[in-house]
Amino acid sequence: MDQRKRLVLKQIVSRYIKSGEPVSSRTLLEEYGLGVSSATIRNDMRYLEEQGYIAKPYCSAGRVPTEKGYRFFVDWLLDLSDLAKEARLHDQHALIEYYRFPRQELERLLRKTAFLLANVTGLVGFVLSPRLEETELEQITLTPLGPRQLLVVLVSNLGLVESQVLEAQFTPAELAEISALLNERLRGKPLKEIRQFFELEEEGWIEPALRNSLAILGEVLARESRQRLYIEGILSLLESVLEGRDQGDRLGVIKLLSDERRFAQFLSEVAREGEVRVLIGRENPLPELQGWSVITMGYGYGVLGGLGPLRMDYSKAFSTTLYVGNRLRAILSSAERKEVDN
Amino acid sequence: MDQRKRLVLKQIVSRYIKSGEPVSSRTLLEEYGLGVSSATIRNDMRYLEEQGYIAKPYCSAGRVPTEKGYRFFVDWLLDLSDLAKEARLHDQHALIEYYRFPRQELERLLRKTAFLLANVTGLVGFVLSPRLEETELEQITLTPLGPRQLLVVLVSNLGLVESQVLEAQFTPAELAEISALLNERLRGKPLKEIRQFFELEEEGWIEPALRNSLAILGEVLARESRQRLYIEGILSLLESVLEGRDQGDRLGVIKLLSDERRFAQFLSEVAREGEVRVLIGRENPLPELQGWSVITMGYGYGVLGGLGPLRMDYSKAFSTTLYVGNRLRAILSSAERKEVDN
DNA sequence: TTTAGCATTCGCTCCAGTTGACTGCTAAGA
DNA sequence: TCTTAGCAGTCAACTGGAGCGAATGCTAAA
Repeated sequence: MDQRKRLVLKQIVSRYIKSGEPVSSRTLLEEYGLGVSSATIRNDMRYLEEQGYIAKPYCSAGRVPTEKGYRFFVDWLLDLSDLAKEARLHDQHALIEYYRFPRQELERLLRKTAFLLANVTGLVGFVLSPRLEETELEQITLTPLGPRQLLVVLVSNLGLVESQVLEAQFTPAELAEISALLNERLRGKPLKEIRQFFELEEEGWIEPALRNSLAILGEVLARESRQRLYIEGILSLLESVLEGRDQGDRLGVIKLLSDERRFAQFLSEVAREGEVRVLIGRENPLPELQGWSVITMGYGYGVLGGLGPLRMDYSKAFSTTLYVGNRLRAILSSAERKEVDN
Repeated sequence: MDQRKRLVLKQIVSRYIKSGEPVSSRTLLEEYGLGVSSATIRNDMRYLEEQGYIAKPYCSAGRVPTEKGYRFFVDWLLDLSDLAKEARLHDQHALIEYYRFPRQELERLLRKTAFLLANVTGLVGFVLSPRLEETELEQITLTPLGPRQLLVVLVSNLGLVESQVLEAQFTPAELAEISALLNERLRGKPLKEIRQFFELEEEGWIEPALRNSLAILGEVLARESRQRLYIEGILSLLESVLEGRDQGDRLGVIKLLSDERRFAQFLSEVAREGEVRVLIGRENPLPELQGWSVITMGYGYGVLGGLGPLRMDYSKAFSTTLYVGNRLRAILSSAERKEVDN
């Protein structure tokens, strides 16, 4: 494909993303002025159509990018100058300024991150939290509540705080002892490892006195191993859904987003660590996502990104996801380092 | 209005709720057979229309209930036999069986309640949590996290567990002392009162040693005094939204539901304690709720209910809200009693 | 390889005609 | 006075055809 044809494709995609209407050869001529006539552009368009990058909604209409066209656009034609906006984003948008890290309030941080993604990109923004079991234990507190119940509070080094109520019978003295033991022994260990210890009861290091308390911890871990999902900006998605013509299952996406587990599962499978990945339309493994695009990035502990219609601003979405992802990783890893310093 | 006219109105409303289509005199004749001719029904309809209970979408169409019609229906024509279903609901639907009370997991309980409401009524179900400050303190735990931070965990008698991280400098020994003091002094007191104590620093009962720790508690209370809102079943609302013709601001409701504070505020203002209240269309103070109906009930600690289109099954919604509301109140007050027993 | 010009295609809009479902009204009957 | 049968009137929804206009495809010449 020669240079001009790539340019024509790029202009068609850009224009269509802006206006949402099929792009004609004349529009291209008038708005971008390639220095050739509309007939020439038409010839190029015919080529692009033969190759499957663009299509006509009907015979005498302008052209619209196909999924293959978007894919080519994302792979080869993304404006690198937009990526430079990353930096400007940071400086200009006060939005990001509020985005500092109040330690230990991970929930709030992640929610804000999702909110930020949604607001900057205009898409649905999502953040999948770190798995509790993949962080390290910083503190465990056991408090009696009445005679038969026990409040367990787990704090991990990233600032996840989890509380659980368990049925258990201990005297306060026993509890204090167990609590001290647990903290002494397990502090700084990855929760995953602790869980394994718990499962491999046979190993010599477990003293009988610890066994019960480990059982408690194991129970908490088992209950709380799932990841949380923060989603913001569904409203913008709804607007896209309402715009669209009746293509059958319009609510599928919304249903998917309501099903936390399924969507979280999808994200974990799809995302790549430290790298922005764009899935366009049918490239998505889930049938509900036909007709939608998903952008993901693994930020080291979990996954974040955006979801929106095929006709989205890929440049902005890509660069924002990359920027926010890197930023979140930095914040979390500095929190971690801080911890190690102590 | 004579008996037959009321019956005609009731049948029109019932029929329209079922089918969603304007109800004609012939339909009424064929389906409910009042023992009079369609001409007579038409005469009654004309009366009902003059009085503003029903209306025609256009000249030669069947009749549709107006908001005034729905109001009359809810006030006078609600089928009391449907209220008897309350009991059956409890027995038959396994749904409700899972609805037991795992103490201390208030969050989960309330979320399930919202889910239950949504599933049984087919509307959006919501539950506004009790205010933290209106419950009693059961337990407060202070744990140091590193040299400068402090994890505060508050447990209230209803099972609300709140954790907060504060910046503060204490030695572990000081913390233990403060914690013990706080628990001894404040346990069983309403959080609201505690807060007032904190504000009225002058009062003699505060020993200087306690002042700092009270300041901490005060800070937590100030941050966490807002109520949580659990909403389930937005999907069903979306379906209603998609069905509807373009009446301008179709997304208003969704926007409102996304704005937790505003909606919570609305609920607090509107709900009545221990009583089911139905607000139909323009009876709602909020402009976004034109065209929607809201059912609320104060369950003693907070508010719960449902939201849906004007054309909803008021009988089912009413009885379900009443039943679930009473049930939740019973569960929570028994939790409270249990506490006192200890 | 590019361009100008022209025929062609086809969605969109408007309009007129038809159909069918209701209502409103009136006059007769109970 | 209330009820009923019958009939005329009304209007949304559907149908098909005409005209319009925005684009394209093609061809022949530059």
